[in-house]
Amino acid sequence: MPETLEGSAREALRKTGLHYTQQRERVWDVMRSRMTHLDAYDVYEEVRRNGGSMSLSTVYRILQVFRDHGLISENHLGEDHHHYEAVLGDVESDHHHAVCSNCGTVIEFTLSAESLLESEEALGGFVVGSIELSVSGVCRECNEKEAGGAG
Amino acid sequence: MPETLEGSAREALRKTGLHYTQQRERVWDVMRSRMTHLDAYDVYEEVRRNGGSMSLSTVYRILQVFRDHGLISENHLGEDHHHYEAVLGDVESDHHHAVCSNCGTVIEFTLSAESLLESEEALGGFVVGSIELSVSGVCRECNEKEAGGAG
DNA sequence: CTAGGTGCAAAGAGTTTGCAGTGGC
DNA sequence: GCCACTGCAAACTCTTTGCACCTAG
Repeated sequence: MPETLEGSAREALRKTGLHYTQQRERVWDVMRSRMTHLDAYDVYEEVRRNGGSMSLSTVYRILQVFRDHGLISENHLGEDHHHYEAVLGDVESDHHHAVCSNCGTVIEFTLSAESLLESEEALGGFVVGSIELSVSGVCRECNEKEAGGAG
Repeated sequence: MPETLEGSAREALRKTGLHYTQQRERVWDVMRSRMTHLDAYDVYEEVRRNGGSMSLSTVYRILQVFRDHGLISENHLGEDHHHYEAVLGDVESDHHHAVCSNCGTVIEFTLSAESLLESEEALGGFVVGSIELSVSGVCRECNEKEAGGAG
């Protein structure tokens, strides 16, 4: 089991060799409590909402550091800016996203890496590090609305 | 067969209801002749290299219009800015990318949508429009360099 | 005490927009 | 002739950076 999850921000930061600071703990807490895709500004607002004060540039710096140390992952869910989410363990490659082109909802789903890795043959010697399968389409709710109130 | 490909820019634009202009033809030609991921600036440079004069903002506008009309597709290959590529037909969902985290090379590969579409079960009613499988890792050349000249 | 971390504001990259002139249809 | 399109430059958004001060270890 990933004890990183059980430990506090202090421990997680220690393991990465980073200093523990209030700001980093706050960002850590937000990422871990929300467990969804957040952009830098989301984190910034949430931290301040929780009573912490902190500059946006610090959020960016912390997000970068966390990403570089594998504490969070960065993705570009069809948006023009970066999104981040907490990394749970090493199950990353099984975790993908489907974005509804109508309402923007992001659905997370898992798909065994095995079926995806068949593709390695086609990649001609490419050593796969991580895989992200991005699906866009229309979510069930939007489909039902369309079907019901056509117009 | 997709006659769109055989037809000139004039025809393609006509079909979309857009005016035919020299600038649009030039962008169209660049996208069709390069057939790779280009960002707005790449297109801008290429158009000018070909003797055409054209402003960057026009490139952006044309790229948007083309995308909205399905003539090109937009993707975010791990970069911070947009990339575009010509859309050939409706085989889009079989076309994916692997980006080398070392040298940045983008390898294109095809993978039957069928194996990917197994995931639909996991998506709970989500109707899949398009799929993009983004793989990051290390390409063969970089691997060979690593193996050969270790250091 | 030392080195890393933070805040502020300005810079930077990529992209969009307002307005007046041009040109396709 | 009308309206879409274009060019230019300024505006905008997201992100990074320089510098002085603060703080964890």
